[in-house]
Amino acid sequence: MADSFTLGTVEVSLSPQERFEEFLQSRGKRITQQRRVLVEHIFRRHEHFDADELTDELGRRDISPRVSRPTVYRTLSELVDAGLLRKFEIGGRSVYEHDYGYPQHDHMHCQTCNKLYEFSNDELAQLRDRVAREYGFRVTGHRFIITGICQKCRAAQQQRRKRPVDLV
Amino acid sequence: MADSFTLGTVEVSLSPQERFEEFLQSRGKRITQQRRVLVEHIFRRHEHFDADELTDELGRRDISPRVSRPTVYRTLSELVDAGLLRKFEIGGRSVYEHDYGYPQHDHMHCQTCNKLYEFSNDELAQLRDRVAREYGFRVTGHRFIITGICQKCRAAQQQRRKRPVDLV
DNA sequence: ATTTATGCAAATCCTTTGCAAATCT
DNA sequence: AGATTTGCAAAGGATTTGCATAAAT
Repeated sequence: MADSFTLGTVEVSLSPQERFEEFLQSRGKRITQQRRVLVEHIFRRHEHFDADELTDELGRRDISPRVSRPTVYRTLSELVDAGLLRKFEIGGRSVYEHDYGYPQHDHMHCQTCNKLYEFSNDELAQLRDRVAREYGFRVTGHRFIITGICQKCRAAQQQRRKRPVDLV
Repeated sequence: MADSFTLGTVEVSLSPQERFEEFLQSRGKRITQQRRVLVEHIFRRHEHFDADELTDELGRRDISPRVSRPTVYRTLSELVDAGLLRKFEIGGRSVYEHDYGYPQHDHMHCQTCNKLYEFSNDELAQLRDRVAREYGFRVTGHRFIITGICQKCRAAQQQRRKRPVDLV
């Protein structure tokens, strides 16, 4: 995330793949087929996802290497450590999103369709730091999720309300 | 305690116990010994807790009635529905706190000692509503958790850093 | 040649559920 | 009496772990 704000450093020019390899080497860990495939797959598109989706997509396919569930979990955890992914819990399960090279943002969670929407607001971090300072708390991050019903679902509810009978 | 924030309504005069009984009756549910014990126990002190703690404290004691784990879970869920408790997930497990008659607030989570600290800030809700309006999102609530290291743990770290050798 | 990583199966942890017995109204 | 609740044991779902084999340095 912050790398896009620290222009001029080495990090900004590295792809997620390269950044992860750097991280692995710095820890004496190995660059394996499955770690490569996972990073490639995860950073192919910017979306929220969970361990189960990855296992479905990479765990039972013809192309090798296949990636097993334990490896998915182990690698996700490394990617979080490496600062490439951010993890958070929604409804008892872990959801991940890109962190590396992606600007700071927060979320709105629609309790009807279960979608996560992103937004960013500069004031929030300021407010956060102000509060923390007041308590002598050293901030490493925050999680702000607005829960409610998104525009789309609200519109759908309106529709339903207007009809005399629900035909479904 | 916090009842003083909704002056003038009927609710303010009801204790959590009474409020829960009202809720149960409105749904044709029964006022049982274990539900009574749970509410009494939970609202005895204002703290964060989880299902496991309750089971430990009420599940294996001499005083009857004892409360089983399933009943703890079932009742917690009713208390959330009744608006007496608020539930949220931290580190994969559900944590509960008083909601009824307690003023809106947010949290700081210390990743060292794992404690939750409360704070409240008026600007936050305003910021939230402003953002939501912008997206046509209907707000039902939010979750704001600042993560980091609390003053106490920071002090402890300082101590350790100063010593020539860690004797533990 | 070593050492780390993987995949399998099984274990864990938290939470939920089916069902007979106990408890409310 | 009649319906809801309870507790038990067992099931569930997500995540983690032990260990033998495979892969990377």
